[in-house]
Formats: sequence, structure tokens, C-alpha cells
Amino acid sequence: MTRFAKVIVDVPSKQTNRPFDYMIPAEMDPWIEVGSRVGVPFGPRTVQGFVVGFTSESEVNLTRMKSIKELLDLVPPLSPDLVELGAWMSRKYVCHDIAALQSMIPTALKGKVERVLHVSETYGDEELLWLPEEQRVLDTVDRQGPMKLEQVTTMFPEHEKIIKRLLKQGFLIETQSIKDRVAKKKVKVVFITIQEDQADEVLTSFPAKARRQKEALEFLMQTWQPMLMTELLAELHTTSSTIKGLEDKGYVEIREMEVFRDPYADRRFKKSVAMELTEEQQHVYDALEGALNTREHNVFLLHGVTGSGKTEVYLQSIQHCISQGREAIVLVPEISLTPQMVERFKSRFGSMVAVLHSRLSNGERYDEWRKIRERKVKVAIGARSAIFAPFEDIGLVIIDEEHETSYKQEESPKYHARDVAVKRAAQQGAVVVLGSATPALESYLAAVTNQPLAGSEDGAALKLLSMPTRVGGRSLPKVHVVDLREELKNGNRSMFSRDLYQAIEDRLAKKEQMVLLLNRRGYSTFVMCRTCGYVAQCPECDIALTYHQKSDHLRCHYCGHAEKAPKTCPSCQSEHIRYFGTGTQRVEEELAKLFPGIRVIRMDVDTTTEKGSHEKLLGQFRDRQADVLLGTQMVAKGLDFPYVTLVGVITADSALNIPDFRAAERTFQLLTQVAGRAGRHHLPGEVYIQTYTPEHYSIGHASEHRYKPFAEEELEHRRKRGYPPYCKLILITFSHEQLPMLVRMSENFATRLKEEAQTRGWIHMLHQAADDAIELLGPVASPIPRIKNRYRFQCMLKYRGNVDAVELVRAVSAEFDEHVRSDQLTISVDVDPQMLM
DNA sequence: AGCACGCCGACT
DNA sequence: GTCGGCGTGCTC
Repeated sequence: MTRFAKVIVDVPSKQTNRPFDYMIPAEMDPWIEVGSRVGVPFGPRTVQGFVVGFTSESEVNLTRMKSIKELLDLVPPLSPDLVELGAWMSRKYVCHDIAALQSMIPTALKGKVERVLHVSETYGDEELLWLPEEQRVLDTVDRQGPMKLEQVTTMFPEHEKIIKRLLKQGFLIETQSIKDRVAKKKVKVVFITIQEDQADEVLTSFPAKARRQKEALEFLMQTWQPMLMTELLAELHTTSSTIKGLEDKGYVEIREMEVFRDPYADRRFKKSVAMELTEEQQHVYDALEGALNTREHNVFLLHGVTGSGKTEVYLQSIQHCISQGREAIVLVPEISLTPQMVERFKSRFGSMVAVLHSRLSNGERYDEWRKIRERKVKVAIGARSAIFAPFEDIGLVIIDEEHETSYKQEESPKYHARDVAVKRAAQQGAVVVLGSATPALESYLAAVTNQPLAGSEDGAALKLLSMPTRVGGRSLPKVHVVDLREELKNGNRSMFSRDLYQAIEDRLAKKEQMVLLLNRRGYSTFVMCRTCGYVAQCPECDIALTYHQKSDHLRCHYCGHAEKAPKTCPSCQSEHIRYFGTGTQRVEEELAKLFPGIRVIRMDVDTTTEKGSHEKLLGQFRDRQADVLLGTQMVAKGLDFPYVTLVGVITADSALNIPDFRAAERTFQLLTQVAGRAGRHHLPGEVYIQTYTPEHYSIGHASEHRYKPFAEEELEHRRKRGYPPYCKLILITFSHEQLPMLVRMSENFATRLKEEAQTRGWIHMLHQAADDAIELLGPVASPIPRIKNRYRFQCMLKYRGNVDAVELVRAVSAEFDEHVRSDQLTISVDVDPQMLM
């Protein structure tokens, strides 16, 4: 029986957000599966699509139904369970199906249409009068054979209309196909084709002229093994024409072979073996092994203090999972931030690991991904999107530092990897481990109340495991909270308190190392004129510009706009223009002034954009080429250096004063994480936290390493004020170039939301005791009211119980589709937002 | 999203 | 009378 393919096409619009039916050419049929990537004719063009199902009968008139044009991969890039996961994601996070599917595959496979032109066969048959420019275009294409449309238009930039006309009249013919962005890497390998017993015969009869060829052949005869062309040429200092000559004589064969680009090719990893577990670790491991043995879906929250040895537990659980014949996925916040982590996995599992590094080139990432799809590895480790690793028999998913905000994708689809992971594990009967020293309150509450995570309702109830002590009985570092108000009273206006100053001096004398954290890059936070009060702002965003000293520029940290720093006030020409606030560059300068000869490595977005710069800087610090590692929050995570005995937080307040209900949680997490960097080995550690609000509970609890009391206090706040995890949120952001239009649209939207909530019979008040409730806040201007010349307004929906607010938003958004299309309005929906910007 | 079809204003 | 503006609708 013939079957038709249901295809989701790569056309991101509301009207095309459904499967289209296609016929399957007979020769393709055995290869087409759910998850296959295909090129299909769609209207006048060819687009990429994914097969999401099959049907034996279609509503579509068979005379109008088209056929799949090309199959783009022999092995489908998506498995049926990933296709299903995509459907779940598009529903949960309000995005097009195609966007969800595309987010699961490497960018290398986001095919582009290639349009190729050739001249009709009838050209030249008839005596037609051509315009001179038509003649030129036709002759060029005719002479060159099939040409990419792009090439033709760049050759004749002003003849676009003529090309279009020739196409319409059929003198030029266009063929479209889908091309991947990155080709598989191929290498030439030289195979020796003669037998060993023929060697003498061949060599004696070798033409005397072909000395180089003979040398090459003799070289290959030393091993009789195939050899990489590049290596062979380097060894013999010759060119490929020599080897070609040998090929012509039939002594060797040159074959092109696919290889994987290996970003770790030049690195050697010492083989490591399982370490003996402490009693605490063993307890946790036993629970995980037990769960793996049932082969059922389970979710654990592993609360382990920094330095409690979570990684070793991960490694051994993965080992067990692999020995069961199943696969494992490990998510880490931002893998390039933790080269140490990669190293541990590589040295334990060697070539069984694929690393999906966020700073790999597209080609490298594609190759790592192919290793997974082609079952060459058993473990995938990577950032957020590694949760889509195309394994088919997953036993274990580990999410390290599960509270990290980088698990939430800020672009559409705005998914949370933690929730996707639980969903995928539920599909596959896999065990999930959420590991953290400072669990997200959502996870913690679910674990202590034995409920599934709020973001992934299909998941199993969370079970709490904990590891409250550090490996080797090392104590947590002593934390000093320094009240900066007191310092100011005592006339100290420097960025270092006397205590921190002395501590730095002390470590320098002892030749120990320190980590200093400041949550702000650049030199200063804003630039102001003392005469007229002018503040330098980004011309396209309503946000203050930051001064960067090295380049002497003002920079917008939102859109990247940069301008030369003014010497006089642009508004009143006064020379009293001053820089306020402190950034990492300024701290670096101050350190150099106060401690002559101090060696500082500064690590922030500005110094780590270059590929590999991260590893380089950390390597230098590890080798003790510097005394101080100074940086933004990226220095707080996962680093482990034996000689670090001092951690200083320049101002804890910058994280606390962000207008976000999670500010206290973030501050607690940041302080606890950074404090954990000190004294991890034989030397005891010490931490100084400078703040203007030492009485704040997040700082107090962090300084005493008390997670549970903090969590309880913070949960109480959330419950009282009606914030997650006691309700759910949807943030809807509207943006438009014209403010009045934006205000009108967002108000209309809000009104429609309220009306629809009412017709569905939902109580529009969260503060009432009702189990099912919904509340709308806004519209109000967004915290950043304008970005890139577009004004921004937002609405927040809070809801709980059996209220399907996502469906509500989806329905109302659909009504505004025309406005989105024609009025340059954009509506962005963020389900379970992590940042309220 | 593209692209075609279709109905109203300023020009050869 | 035509060229071209972008409003509406379709894509298996």
C-alpha cells in the first residue's frame, strides 16, 4: 500500500505550522522514516522539511499533491522520540513546530536553498532578437554551464530584472536543492594495492626516471599500511602528483574518506580509574544504581555541597549505565567554562564521549553530533542543546549545576533544558540526576514535597539525595562579611575594605592565589557630566553606556553599539565628565596601583571571546603565572585550583539589586558557588564578601553555608508574594518602533486575555484561596524599555492549578497574527521565564 | 516567510 | 492608457 509522508516545512509562520502531505518516490521509500530530513517543493520554491508521520489516505487532491524531491541524509537526523519531543516543546513553549525541530539539530544541517541556473536547450535554435544585455547573460551561463543564481546576480548586479524575465520566458531554467552549510570533512588516504610478494618485481622494474615515486612506494612498503596523504607528503617532502603517478601505474589507490574533526586531537588524556567512594557518595551511588537497574524513569535531586565529590558519583553511575548497554547524557552549564570537567570525562571514558562544546566551529560540532547519531559513542556531554543528542536508548541524564540560568534558552524556542530533560527521560524510561550545591527553589520544593517538577508534569516525583560534607573531611572556608557602610564611615573610599586589602597582601606574601569576583565588566557602569547631569546612553536602547578603558570606548552591553569616549560633555561642553561605578577593568587598574608587581588575569566576556582563550587563561592561572584571577560570574563556577586560598567578592549588592524576584536566590547561589572555590585542597580557604546590606538573609545564610534555612526563608517570601514555585509565570513582551501603537496593541492584548480568562470561568485573582486562579499584571514598560530602536512593553501572567494559561496565550496571540505580519509588531512569549527583562 | 494575484494613483 | 504601490491569500 502506498503511503504519503506528513512533512513539517521550514517556513516559520502561523499558516504553515502544520504537516503537509507529500508523495514518496518509490526509490526513496525504503529510506524515508519519521525524523528524515527532506527537500520538498513548496509553492514556487524548494524548502527543507522533516517527516513527522505517514498516512495511507490524504485529504489532498492527488493531482495536486507533490512528491518529495530529495532525501537529505541516509540516516535520519531525528529519531521518532525526538519528533515527539518537538511537538511537546512547541506546545509547551508556544513556538512553531519547525522551530522546535530545528533547535534539535546542529546548525550545519540547517539546509539552505541552492538555486542553480542553466540555459534552455532551445536557446540558439531559433533566430531571436536579443537585447545586448540578455545576450550577455545567456552567453555567460551557456558557456559556464550550470551556475549558482548568486554567482549570476553578482556578475550582473544591475540585470536582475532581465534574469527574472529570462526565467519567466523559459530561456533560463532554475533548479533548486537543499545544501547543508557544512560538508563532511574528507581526507585522502593512500592504500597500497600490490601484494608483498610482488614487491621485488615491481621495484626492480621501476623506471629510473620516477625516482620520487619509487621512494614513496618503498616508504609505504615498510609498513604495508594505508597512510594519510598529508602525512605521506610531509614525510617525503614531495607533492601529490608523485602519488598520482603511482596510482596511474596501479600500485596504490587514493581514496577519499570521511573523518571526524576532533577538537581534542592534540590533547592526551591520562586514563583515570574509578576512585573509592566515601560513605556519603556510596549511599547516593547505590540509590542511582538501584534506579538504573529497574530501568524505569526516576528523577533525583542531588544536593551536594561544593567539593562533596558529585562528579565522581556521576562518572560511576554513567559507567554502570553504559555497562547496561544504555547511553548517557551529561549537561553542564557552559562547557567551555569547565575544561576541567571535560577532562575528567575524557580521561575516564576516552573515545566513548562526544563533547558538544558551545565554542566548537559548526563543522566540529556537527562531527561530534554524528558520532552520537552513528552510535560511535555512549556518552554525550555538553551545554543545553546536548539534551537533544540523537541517542535511542538513554539510561541516564545528568544535569550538573541544575540551578544555572544558562539552561534556559533565551531565544525561541525558549525551553528549559531541565524540563526538556525530564520529559525526554520519561519517554525513554531513563533516570535523571539534578545536581547542585544550591538547588533551584523549584527543584528543592518538588523534592521535599515529593512532587514532579512544575515545568515537566509528566516526570516522576523528585527524590532528594544529599551529600552534606566535603570529600577528605576538608571544612568549608571561613566567610567574612564586610560592611562597606562602616568602611565609608571610617573614611575608606577605595573599592577594597581594609580586611580584604590585608588578606590580599597576606596571600601575595605567602605566594598563594586568589579569586576576585565582580559582577560587572568594562571599566565603569555609567558616564555622567557633573555640570549638567548628562548620562551617556545608547542611541538605540534606553540603557546607560559602559566605559571600556583599553579601547577608550563607550559600549552598550545589550546591542553592542560602541562609540568613542567623549572628552567633553556632548550636551554642555563641560570638561567635568566623570566615570561612576566599578567594572572589572577598573579593579584591575586599582590592583596594579595598590600592589605594584601583582599579576592579574582578568576573565570576562571581553577577554574570552577568542576561541580557546578561556582554557588559555585558566591554564596560566593553574600554572601559577598569576596571583589573582579577576572576573565576572564566570570565575564562580566549577573551577578547582589547589593554591587558591582567598576569594573576594567586591560587591555582593550588584546581584541583589536586580529587579527580579529571583535576585536573592541568585545572590545566594553566586556567593555559595564562589566561596566554594577556596580551600579545596590541603590549604584552608577564606572568603571576604563586601556589601552595603550585610543584614540581608541571602548574604547571611551564604556566609554560614546554610542552604536549607535560606531556602525555607526564601520559599516563605515567594509563597506570601505569589511567585514561583507557588505559581507559574508567562511573560509576554511586545515591541514596536512606535510607542503609541505599542501601547494600544499591548492594552488590546491584555484586554483580550482577561476576556478569554473570564469566558473560561477562571477566577481572575491569585490572592484568593481558590486552587485554580490566574492574574494578569501589566502591560507596563519593560525593565529595558527600548532596545535597538524598538520600544518594549510586557505583560505577566501568574497562574496556578488547572489553568491552561499557555493555551490562552496561544489563542489570543493567534488573533494578533495579522498585526504581527503587517504592523511590525513582535510578540514574544516566554513560558516559565528565568529573566524578567 | 516568500511570492503571486489584484485593485487604485502618477507618469510615459 | 500603463507601471507599480502594497493588501490578501496560498503553499501538500
